[in-house]
Amino acid sequence: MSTLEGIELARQLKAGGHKLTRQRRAVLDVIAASNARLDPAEVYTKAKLVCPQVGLTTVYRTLEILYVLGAVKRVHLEDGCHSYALASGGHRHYLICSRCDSVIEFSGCDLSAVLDDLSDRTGFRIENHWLQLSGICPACQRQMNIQSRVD
Amino acid sequence: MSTLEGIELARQLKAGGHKLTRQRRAVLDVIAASNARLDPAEVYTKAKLVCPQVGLTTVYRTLEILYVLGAVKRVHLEDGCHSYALASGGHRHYLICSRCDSVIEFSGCDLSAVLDDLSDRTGFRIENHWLQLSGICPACQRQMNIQSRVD
DNA sequence: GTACTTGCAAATAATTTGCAAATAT
DNA sequence: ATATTTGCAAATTATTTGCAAGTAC
Repeated sequence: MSTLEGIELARQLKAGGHKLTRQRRAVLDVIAASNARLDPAEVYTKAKLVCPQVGLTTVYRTLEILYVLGAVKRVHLEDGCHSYALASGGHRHYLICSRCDSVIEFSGCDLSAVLDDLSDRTGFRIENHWLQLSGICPACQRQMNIQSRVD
Repeated sequence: MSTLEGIELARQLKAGGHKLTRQRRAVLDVIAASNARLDPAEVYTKAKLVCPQVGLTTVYRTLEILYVLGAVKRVHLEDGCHSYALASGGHRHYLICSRCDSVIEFSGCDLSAVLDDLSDRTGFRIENHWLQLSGICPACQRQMNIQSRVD
């Protein structure tokens, strides 16, 4: 039961010279199948359902490998800042639902005007930017409406 | 030896109903006097120079109070994501030097066009954004130039 | 067959908590 | 005077590592 994204992760893993074990496949599939950010413990719990013999250590090790390969990104939030989400290639940013933790990646932010202005004002040579947005996803907005009708 | 910023932090602390102890004053002054992001251990080390009897526990507790008051912000980076920096009021962002960790806050980012476009495309109700930039500060640029001449 | 990968248990690191003594207001 | 705050030591939590046994290629 591998999604397209799972197959792609497996490809990247092997391309990086790593072996595709049952345990790693479970971790890959969990990440690929989830549209939410997941922390190592959550990945572990979900992976265990598919592959009961997987260990937490392997989850940590596999996440690290995927991170180094650039196949997943770390998602930092004001509170928990140790969760991971699938990374598409290129320069992307995240839009995260603060209610259900689902993550949408987006690209094509145009910050060049803002960045140029800042460079001029501060003298910094700006090398990287990192934009993260949070809000309420469409599904949660619907659920909140239903909820408020019940109350 | 309190800076203006230190006095302001002390004011916020007392306004929040907290007592100003010698230990807390040391933590406040360290944060106020630093233009870099600092993690709890760094705050502890520096505070101990001023007030040797301060404990690491108190540093953690004081940072948490200041955070809840909004007097400091957490600065997250791809790696270490547990450092703190002085927060001015209002909506601000950080520009962080990747070489010396110095931090410049800025406001007046205009992302409304980007955010409106994303709202339309995704259906998310965007409630918060968080932009962090990294690069090389002017002082480090100068040092790097000097360094390259020596090499 | 061999080098990589595994899970476990133990080690390490980071953070929090209970509590009696100290202290700011 | 009194409620808050302290440092310490212990507890908790998160993450990493050493290693012998197992496995993908």
